[in-house]
Amino acid sequence: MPQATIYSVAIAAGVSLATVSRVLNNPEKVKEDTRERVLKVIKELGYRPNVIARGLASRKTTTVGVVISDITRASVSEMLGGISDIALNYQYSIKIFTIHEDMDVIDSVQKIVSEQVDGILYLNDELSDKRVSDVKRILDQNNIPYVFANVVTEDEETPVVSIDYEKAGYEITKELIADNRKNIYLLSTARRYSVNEKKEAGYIKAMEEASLDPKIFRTSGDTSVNRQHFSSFFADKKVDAAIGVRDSIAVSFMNVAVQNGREVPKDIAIAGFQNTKYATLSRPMLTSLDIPVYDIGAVSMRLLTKLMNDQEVENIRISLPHFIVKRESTK
Amino acid sequence: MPQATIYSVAIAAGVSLATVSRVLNNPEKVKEDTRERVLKVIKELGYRPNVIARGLASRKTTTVGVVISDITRASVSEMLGGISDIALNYQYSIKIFTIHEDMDVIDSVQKIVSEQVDGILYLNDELSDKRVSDVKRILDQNNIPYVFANVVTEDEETPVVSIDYEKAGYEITKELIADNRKNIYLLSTARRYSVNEKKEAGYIKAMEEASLDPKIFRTSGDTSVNRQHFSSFFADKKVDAAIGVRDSIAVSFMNVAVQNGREVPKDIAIAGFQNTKYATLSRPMLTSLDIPVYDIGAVSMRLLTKLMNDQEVENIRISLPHFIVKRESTK
DNA sequence: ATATCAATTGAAAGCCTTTTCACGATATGT
DNA sequence: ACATATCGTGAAAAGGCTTTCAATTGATAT
Repeated sequence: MPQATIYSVAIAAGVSLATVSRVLNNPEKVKEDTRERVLKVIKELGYRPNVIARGLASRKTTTVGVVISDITRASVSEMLGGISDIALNYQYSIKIFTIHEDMDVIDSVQKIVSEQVDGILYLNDELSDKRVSDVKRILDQNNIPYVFANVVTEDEETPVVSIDYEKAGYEITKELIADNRKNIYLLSTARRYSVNEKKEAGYIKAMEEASLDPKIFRTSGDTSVNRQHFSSFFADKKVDAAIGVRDSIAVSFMNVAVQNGREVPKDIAIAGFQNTKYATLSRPMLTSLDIPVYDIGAVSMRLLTKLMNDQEVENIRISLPHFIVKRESTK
Repeated sequence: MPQATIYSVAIAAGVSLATVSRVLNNPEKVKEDTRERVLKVIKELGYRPNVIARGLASRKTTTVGVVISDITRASVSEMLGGISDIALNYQYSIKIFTIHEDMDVIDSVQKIVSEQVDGILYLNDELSDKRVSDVKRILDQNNIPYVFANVVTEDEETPVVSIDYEKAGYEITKELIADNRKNIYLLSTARRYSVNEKKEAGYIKAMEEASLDPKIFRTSGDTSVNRQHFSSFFADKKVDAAIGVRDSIAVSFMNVAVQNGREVPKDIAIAGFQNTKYATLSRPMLTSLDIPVYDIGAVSMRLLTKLMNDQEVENIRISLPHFIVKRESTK
């Protein structure tokens, strides 16, 4: 049998299809006994409104588009977890759009617009301000609400949920300085991510305040390449502490350090960012700056629902709290 | 200005909207010069067909639903990466549906059906045969193509892409037996996942063939709990090798072993499953059975596109190859 | 020149809802 | 009892596209 439509329900219940629609969308507008009769038929026929037809008629799809660059990154999928849970609460569906680096952003975003999503969540920590404003412009033109999640941008008009990465970088560096470390390296990425640049700024600030020399070492994200790079440290660099902009970088560095006869944390203190599972699976376990990635996802989704429903929003730029989780890799 | 519609294009180009539609969907059916004229107008107006309206009219949404239980699991997001890349190729959009354990599967799947997706990808390694057949029944009733990815099921009629987990368990165990290990433990999960049960079966088979005593130790997925559990090993259990059903379990075990004065791999050989990043970030690096998770996603998406387009499919049950990556944690 | 056929186009129906508008019925106030 | 407001309901339009069917055009064959 074909799927029941609103017609078949209307006929079976002896009412017009307008009434069936009202039972579903504005139940208070229909008399109680008709409502119950209709609901009974709906249940019997197993009727479920066709969301596509509903979307066309109401110009609302109760679907949000989530734009990502690489879903396999732990932080991205964690954020998606938060988004997905909140979306479930608010009855929104989620459509995933992957925009790879080599793709034209404007074209991609326009494609997403044509998919008629009610709102867009843009997750990305490697977005230049130019790209942000391109995306912003297109979405504003099409009058589609959006929130950037885990993005660094100065623009006061852009709804964004993130943490204060500069402060985070500052604090974790201070932590090592307080432990009387002098040669503290920041292990960052070769590719410039806006969030990492903030971490670097915070690191530099803390170092300069302590009259120490900031030293940023750039490496790739790839573990095996890291190992190569890091080996050079123990031949010719003085180092008594290191901060990885990601946990994986910190752990990778830790392994090379130990294999070069250094003791952690006695000879070298090591800290990471994100407080992922890597931090608890290292030996010794890694001190890490906890970034509430799940919450960033959840909060940005919640903010987006407000924007989509034209609710009053007190603050479109939300900064979530972070904190340092101390473990054995620092004393 | 409002979004251009097919009407505005038709008027501006001086043709009927049927022709505009044909230019987009059956370009060979319209004369070359009209086609070019229409295309020019489309570009000028920045027209993009409204996919919702198209979906309603054609009863095709070019959207697939991907059902998952927990997106934050590394294997799930990796699979999604493969799915997403192939979907991009074939111009399909992806809608994510999270079904938590406590949710009613039948109801959830029916909800997905009402979203009018063209096909469904069900990712799950913890699906009982009963659940699989429930899902199957509903989707068959609604005539929606589907593929199960990374699911263990005997049913010959179910399209499924996975690897031979039993063989995998068998092979990695043989590897340790060949290294003359005698007290080989399998570290599995307390909760019964169908894929883990297969690994266990393979492990038991290999052990019994070698006249060794199979010993399965069940622990939770949680790292800190693991550590507690594992400590008991080094007090009262003889053990010279261990296989974790996940890399994270294996690494966690390795850390406890080393902290209890054991040397890896001399005293204890350790191997994992999945060959995740955990395997290369451990010290020593972990031998692991590589499961091509990305490929499972990609292949199942490709299979699904064939099913959605009624193409001939030679084999609806695909088993992908796996292999062992030997590293320093085993000799 | 006429019949036949293929190529190209347009008119209109249909996809399944929501939503506006109007109508009759019922309730409220005087 | 009468005017007025409220409630409940149905008819019909609208949303933007695809697709069928028929009409027109031009070309080919006789």
